[in-house]
Amino acid sequence: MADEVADEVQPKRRQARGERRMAQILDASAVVIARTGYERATTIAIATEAGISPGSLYQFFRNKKAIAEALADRFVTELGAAHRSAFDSTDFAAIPLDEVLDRIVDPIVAFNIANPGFKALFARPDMPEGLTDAARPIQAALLDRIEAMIAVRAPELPEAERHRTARVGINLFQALIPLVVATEEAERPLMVAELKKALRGYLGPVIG
Amino acid sequence: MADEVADEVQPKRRQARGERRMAQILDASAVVIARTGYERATTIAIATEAGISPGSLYQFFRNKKAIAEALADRFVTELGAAHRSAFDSTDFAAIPLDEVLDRIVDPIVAFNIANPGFKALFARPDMPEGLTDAARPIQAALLDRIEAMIAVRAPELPEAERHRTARVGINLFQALIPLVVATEEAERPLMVAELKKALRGYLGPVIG
DNA sequence: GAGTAACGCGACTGATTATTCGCAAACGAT
DNA sequence: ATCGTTTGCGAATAATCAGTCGCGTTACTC
Repeated sequence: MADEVADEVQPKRRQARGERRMAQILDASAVVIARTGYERATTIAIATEAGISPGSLYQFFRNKKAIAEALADRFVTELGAAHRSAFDSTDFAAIPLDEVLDRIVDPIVAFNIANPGFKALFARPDMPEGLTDAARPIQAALLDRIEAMIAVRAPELPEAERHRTARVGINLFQALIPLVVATEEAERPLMVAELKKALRGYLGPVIG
Repeated sequence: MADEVADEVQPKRRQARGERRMAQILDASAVVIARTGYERATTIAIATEAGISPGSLYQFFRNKKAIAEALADRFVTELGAAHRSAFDSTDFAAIPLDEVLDRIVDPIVAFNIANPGFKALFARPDMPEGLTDAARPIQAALLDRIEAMIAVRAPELPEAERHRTARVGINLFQALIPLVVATEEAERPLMVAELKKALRGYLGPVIG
């Protein structure tokens, strides 16, 4: 149970081939982790999926946890971009609620559909200590953005209530995402519509 | 990956002492699984928590998976009771929506608070094949009950839409449950209120 | 084109953990 | 009290899997 401290550092010189291998390994681990979860994702399965030998994994990553962390970093970066595209350069005071929801929901739904490994990595509890931490900053940032959006549209709402509303709203959103992703493509727009209905129903009385 | 078929049967004669031990073991496994998840719940940890030796576990359960299955059965039984107490002997056509929500939400929330191991067992992906299956019948039953409730209050709603509304409503509920459970006791009523707000917001336009 | 470092392999090692085994103690019926 | 069964133990066993090692290959650098 005793966890090591100070694991980072040591950039190490790489060839272009190596960079490609690392990306390949991350792709493979996303697939395997999405399929089985972290605990059951064996290093051999990841290596096989990547088409390399198990020993080669350790040429690029210190251990299994480091692979998951690198994958998490990659997701966090991409999700951050999705968030920015959802929130930046939008004046949330000036548009109707339905459009607010469209602007926020659509890009994040798109991200989740495009990255099925994402949920597996962050939403599942069978991971090494500190891996969920990687997602914390971006979750916090999302919470801040939602709170700011609420504050703009309902300035008189007490802070505690605003905070709680944002938290519940995010949870609600995250809860329905799996349902949307699991729905076959043809039905998906209907599910997205339901998701927005749920958000509108909850947020409408406050920031409608 | 090859799974055994036909595992059940073989009731075996037991002393009263043995029955008590089995209950003890299930209690212990609920605690350990709630704490660590199924994969990380070692048989030694379960035995220690139960105050017995690892060998003794196998006097009562064929293997680790059988323990989880027995625990799942127990939860399913208790949850079924919670559902019945929520749905039976209530005329959903005759009462306002807020009361409908109270009647349904409160007992299920209470069950989840009283059984922290429940979520760990069913919501986590690190479980033996077929364990999630144990929960399927009861989920299906819940879906039916919710659909019936909606049908009573909104008879003109097309079936497909009724079905989708029920599914989304259940997901929404299940999503916010962890938030309620994780909230410290003093704040909990506020979170339950938020949960009901979310449900009212989503269901209100349909069955309000 | 020689030297050096990165890359690649797959068998091996060490630790962990589910399960078994042999034996002893406690029960329950007669 | 006595016999057969259930219960109880904890050391031994066997499987799995993360991570290592030694050695060969490939790619840059000069």
